[in-house]
Amino acid sequence: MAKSADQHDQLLEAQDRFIASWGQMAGAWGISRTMAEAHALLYITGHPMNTDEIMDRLQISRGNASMSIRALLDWGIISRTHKRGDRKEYFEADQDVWSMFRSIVRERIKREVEPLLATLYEIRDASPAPDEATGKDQKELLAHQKRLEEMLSFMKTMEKLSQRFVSPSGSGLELAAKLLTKLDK
Amino acid sequence: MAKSADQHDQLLEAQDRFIASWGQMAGAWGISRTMAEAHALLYITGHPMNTDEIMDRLQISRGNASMSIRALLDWGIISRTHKRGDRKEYFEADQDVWSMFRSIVRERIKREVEPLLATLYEIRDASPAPDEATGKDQKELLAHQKRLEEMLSFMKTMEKLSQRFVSPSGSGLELAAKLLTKLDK
DNA sequence: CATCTGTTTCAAAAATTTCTGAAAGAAACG
DNA sequence: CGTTTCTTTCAGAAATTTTTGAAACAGATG
Repeated sequence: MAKSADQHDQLLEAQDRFIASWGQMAGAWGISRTMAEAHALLYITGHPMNTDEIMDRLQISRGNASMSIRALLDWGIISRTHKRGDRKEYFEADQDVWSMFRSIVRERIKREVEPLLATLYEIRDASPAPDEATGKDQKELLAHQKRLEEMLSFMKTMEKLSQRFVSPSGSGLELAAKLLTKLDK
Repeated sequence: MAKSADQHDQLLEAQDRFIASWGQMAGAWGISRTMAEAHALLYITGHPMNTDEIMDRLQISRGNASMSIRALLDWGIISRTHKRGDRKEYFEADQDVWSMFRSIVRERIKREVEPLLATLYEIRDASPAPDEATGKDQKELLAHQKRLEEMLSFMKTMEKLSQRFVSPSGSGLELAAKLLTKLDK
């Protein structure tokens, strides 16, 4: 049985390493390290876990676990489950990496691109009109307007792109990605 | 002249608002607010500025300005210029939003995806071999391996995609994006 | 080479984010 | 209902990130 124990330890260690490196990516997604670690844990074990199990494995407080789980639910990358005869809530991660990625991008677009877009429209409308100025001033104002328009157009394109490819239904992105990388060879 | 002053104030205010909202996006790019603001300032004014001008306009310390500027240079989204007869260094932002975006994505792939990829390979190689186990254990280990492989394959695809589209030369992304959004209509 | 101008560095301070733990809240059970 | 089990909340603590400002550095200038 020694061999089997070794293997089990190896598995746990591999999981821990996965969790740690996933945690380091947290910054990249705009979430806290614990949130990323909780997600990594659920993803890599593949089993539904309850709050206590997550707390114990990640060595975090109940409050932190509760808030991290709730946030992951909000992001739509983990879901609730239940076990018969057990009143605890269990959580499991989306096992499809691409669908997970789509959820993350969708959420970030919603939280970051959309508000920025709204503000950019406001700023454009509040910017001085170039046709009421002359000479150098007018040139300056035109340039300002152009820069705003370019930024707006960029953000709109990004938003559209995401709606096209990152919608919950569409797995277009994965296919496109696979195709495109094959083209290179 | 009152009218002209009004316009100028309006312009400054529009710029400030742009800077502030850009600053809020800082988290999304994984940089500090000041860094984002300095970049926004250079982008929206369109003029090269020196450290003192940036300090004054953003109300930040010399040290902060120096470090933020250096970081933006490292990211490759602003560049140095000089003015004849002036020993100060001037900085200007890349005025092409798409090329700016490419720089950011390229840098983030380098900083985040590549190290993660390296770690994932290590973890895979250090994970227990399924063929040395039996029954339930084996099934578990196979599933673990599969999850790692899927994550690896996803990350590799992302890396390839970025190399294909986000290379300094290729403006493929912009064209593709424009085309794809048009298809929807 | 002494001085003046401009830039970088970095330890300490400030601001911000994240985490904890105890208390309150909900929901199922008997 | 009263009790038990599980979940959420949130004020304060801890950790982390960002900023400051003064000193060191670099390199022109006369």
